Amino acid sequence: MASYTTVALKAELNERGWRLTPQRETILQVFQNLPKGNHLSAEDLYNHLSGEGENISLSTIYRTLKLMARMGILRELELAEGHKHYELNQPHPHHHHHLICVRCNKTIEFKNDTILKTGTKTAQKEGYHLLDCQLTIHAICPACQRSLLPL
Amino acid sequence: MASYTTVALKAELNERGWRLTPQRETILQVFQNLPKGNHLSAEDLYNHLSGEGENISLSTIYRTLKLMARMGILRELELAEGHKHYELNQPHPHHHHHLICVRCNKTIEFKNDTILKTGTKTAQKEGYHLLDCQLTIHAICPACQRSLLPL
DNA sequence: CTCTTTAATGAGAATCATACACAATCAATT
DNA sequence: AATTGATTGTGTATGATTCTCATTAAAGAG
Repeated sequence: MASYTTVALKAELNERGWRLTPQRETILQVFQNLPKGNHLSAEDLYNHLSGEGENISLSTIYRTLKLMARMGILRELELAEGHKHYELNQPHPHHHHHLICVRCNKTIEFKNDTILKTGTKTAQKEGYHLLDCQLTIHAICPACQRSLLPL
Repeated sequence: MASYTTVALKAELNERGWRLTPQRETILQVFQNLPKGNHLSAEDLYNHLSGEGENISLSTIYRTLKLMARMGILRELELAEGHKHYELNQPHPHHHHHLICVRCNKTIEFKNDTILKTGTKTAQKEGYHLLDCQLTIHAICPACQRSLLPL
């Protein structure tokens, strides 16, 4: 299940002179145990951990999420709720994209192999080191098209 | 140049019981006259307008940007600077995507016809009304790969 | 063209997500 | 076991965006 181990995380951190802390280990585990298709905001993660008796400060949560996103371990999702969401950044067979209703925020995941290939090729051509690549579709869902509510 | 006219905007607004105001008209024009590849934040737009003697309040700017994004007139870009950027949402030949360096925020635009097709098809399959579709690639640019700076 | 209705604006206050400062802690290395 | 500096937690600060509400002015009706 856990494709990315604590050991690998430690190695990658130490290589840059950084450290594996219990907080970082715990946060990684939360994401690894998260059911498919779930994603957490900083606040979500904080509450989830508090509920389990794990008291990690909000500051550390924000710092860790950012760190792991920049390491390519997590993907940072912009899902129309006004705050970021995070999920494990998984390779090929699990890699997916999002179709978002801008009115009700209903979100559908979908897969498409071509997109990842395009992203990889584009990054490579420009000499960029790829971290994540996501197609975000903003749209209006069937229900919201019917409702005549404003906006 | 202006594929989307003031008249069309008025028609679309009135159809929903809304109004075309001088402020909305002005803001649309700014985006239509914006050089290719430029995009503005709310603050940018506010300053740009102030510089031209057009005094539109920040509140109205935020409201208008959101409105036009939800109408599909503008695209809302999340370009790693911590605030949103907007640009005209243009069809096929001008439609493009972004490759972003998560360290220095350097951004490259690129085109790819297949992605728009994929987005259109995906939205259609789910019965969603497509507004915008953008591939965002997070990566590390060549310069930042060389620099040993943190993060 | 005037009247009526109500959407839109402007100004400022309020909110929300996220970043920062700094003293105390502790992971990694010696 | 000692050393060093990265990391944490607490509280505070920031910055983007939204909200409130009185005032203004589009759009449609007559």
